[in-house]
Amino acid sequence: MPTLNTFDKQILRLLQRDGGLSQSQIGEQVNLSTAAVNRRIKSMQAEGIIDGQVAVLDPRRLGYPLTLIVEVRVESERIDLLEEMQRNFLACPQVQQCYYVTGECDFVLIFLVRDMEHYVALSQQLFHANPNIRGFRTMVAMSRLKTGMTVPVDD
Amino acid sequence: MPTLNTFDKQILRLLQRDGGLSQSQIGEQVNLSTAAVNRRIKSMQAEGIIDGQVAVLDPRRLGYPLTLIVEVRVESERIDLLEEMQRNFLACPQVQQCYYVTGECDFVLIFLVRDMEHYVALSQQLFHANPNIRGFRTMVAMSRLKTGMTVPVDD
DNA sequence: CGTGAAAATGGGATTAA
DNA sequence: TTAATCCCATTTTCACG
Repeated sequence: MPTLNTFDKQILRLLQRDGGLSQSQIGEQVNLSTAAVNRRIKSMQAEGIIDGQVAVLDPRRLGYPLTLIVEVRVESERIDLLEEMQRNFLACPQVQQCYYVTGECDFVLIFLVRDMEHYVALSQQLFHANPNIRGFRTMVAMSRLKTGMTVPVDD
Repeated sequence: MPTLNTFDKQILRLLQRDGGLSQSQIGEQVNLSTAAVNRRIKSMQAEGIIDGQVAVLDPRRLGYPLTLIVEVRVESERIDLLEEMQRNFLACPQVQQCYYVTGECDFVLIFLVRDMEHYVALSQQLFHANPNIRGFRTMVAMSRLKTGMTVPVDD
């Protein structure tokens, strides 16, 4: 596993802010030829350090103005029951994020929904319909102060 | 505000999965000429429906294997105190996401950290050092089952 | 790592439907 | 008005020094 040098880190920081930058633009900003930038990017992609590239959409413009954070507590931790639950969560497009956690609850989900009615319907289907779910607690996001999947890139 | 047709929605779904697709590849998949794809993408960018494009990095490969979800309860909701708090949260690169919420707590933060020691240090600085923070509750993510900022695109 | 040439892609204009 | 074809500018990629 190749250790990242200063150039690589600079490139990662730029790409994480704007994945649409051309390799020549990156080259200018970090003082490298486009060929060198190309090589480094390709190598980091092959290494799995760069996992991909995605378009960022505005949820409000697509009719999903509401963000909800939901904590789910389960009844039994039986592996087959947990896996079935996970499958249900992951299959739901409105479940934007899903974490399996330690602590006072078992899952934390982040929902993107059209309105509260929409969420009520989803929670019926995902939570109330599942006898292995002991309970859930919903928090409504008044503002999304920071979103994105940005990873710190240290010097 | 232009209503999205079936082509636009198909394009959005593709780009959200892989922002690196060429316009001709998209054209093939949705049965459209590259020029048509180009115009639609540009229009959606201008509209703000497409907000940008970012590289997705693997946090583990960058030395950030731990994801934590933290609920913060504040003492006073005084606007100036809240804003100062927000500034501190947002300025911290290890705070990947930050939501201001209703419900049993006031903020939900998602951290990316190197290890627990790292988190302890950050929590000292962000939470214990702030007298307006009544308390916080930390959950450790055992698995990140679904991440990303994907927005549902309905038919 | 940089240079330069070749290949691929992006983006505009024109034409056809 | 909308999409397809063609064409040129830009970008990416590769071989070599």
